[in-house]
Amino acid sequence: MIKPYIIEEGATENGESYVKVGGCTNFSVMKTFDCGQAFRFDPVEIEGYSVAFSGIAFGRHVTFCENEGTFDDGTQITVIGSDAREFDSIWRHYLALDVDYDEIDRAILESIPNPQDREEMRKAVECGAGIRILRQDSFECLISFIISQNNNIPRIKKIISALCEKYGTGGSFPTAEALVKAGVEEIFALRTGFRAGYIYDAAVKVLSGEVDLAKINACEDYDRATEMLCKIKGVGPKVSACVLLFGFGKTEAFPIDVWMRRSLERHFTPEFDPAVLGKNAGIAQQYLFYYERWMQGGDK
DNA sequence: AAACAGGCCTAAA
DNA sequence: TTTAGGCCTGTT
Repeated sequence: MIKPYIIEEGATENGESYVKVGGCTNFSVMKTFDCGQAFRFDPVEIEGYSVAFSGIAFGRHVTFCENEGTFDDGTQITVIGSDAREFDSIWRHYLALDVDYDEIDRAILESIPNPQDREEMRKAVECGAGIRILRQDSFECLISFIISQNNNIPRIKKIISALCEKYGTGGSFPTAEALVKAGVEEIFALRTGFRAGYIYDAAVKVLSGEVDLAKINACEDYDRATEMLCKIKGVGPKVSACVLLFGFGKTEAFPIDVWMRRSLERHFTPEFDPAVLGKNAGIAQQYLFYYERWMQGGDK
């Protein structure tokens, strides 16, 4: 695996800093931001780049662009809104560019004993190649996936952006304290529906320390971490798994939603057990999820 | 118009 | 321990 390296840094016409990075093996900006793990990024058209997604993470506005052309040492990207130093301290980690996905893909296939299941997984890995599990802020992730339940992506995004606009500072995601101060009624007024009480409960418990995010982060016992998260009203098996995967980097998480259920029922033998995937379960899950939706959509 | 959307809670067997 | 309804809202 080639470690992503800085090619150049500079400033755009309007004074925004940018950094160009090469050697991003097995990385697709499109798939990473289109697979539904992050709700604050949207596609934008920028001349000179084949794909670009713009949004906010960790309170910073950035645009991740995939450079045109093919390179023999992997994808080349340009991060607009970041200099080289910030790329190394924040975005390299956020995009998981320090992780060897070639090796993970190989390990995923090796761990599946049944040839039929392995072949199905191989197709999913092929289809989803380039997806990376982002390392998002845990509180933002928690609230976002509470909102996601029994909901569709456009509305999830709308609610989250309304929350940020109203209770965040400078476009950043609101703190637990800000949400507690806002109160249930105000959160409900943002069209959050029955999730308002859940969001509020999460904020209260995080603020009080009854649910300690740092402790969950440090917790090596996955089941114990799940238990801690599920103390929050409105957080069940699926939401907690998503939060542990996307917000805490616990890659053994294997969220099972309607898509995943469909994938498992339709394409895998009953004997297939996601647990054999170990620490790579979450990554495999994203491939399967993406593959299932890709087959459904057909037009991507 | 009725059903559905990246679930979870509550009540009841 | 497992199984139905119901839930806010917006879209199709």
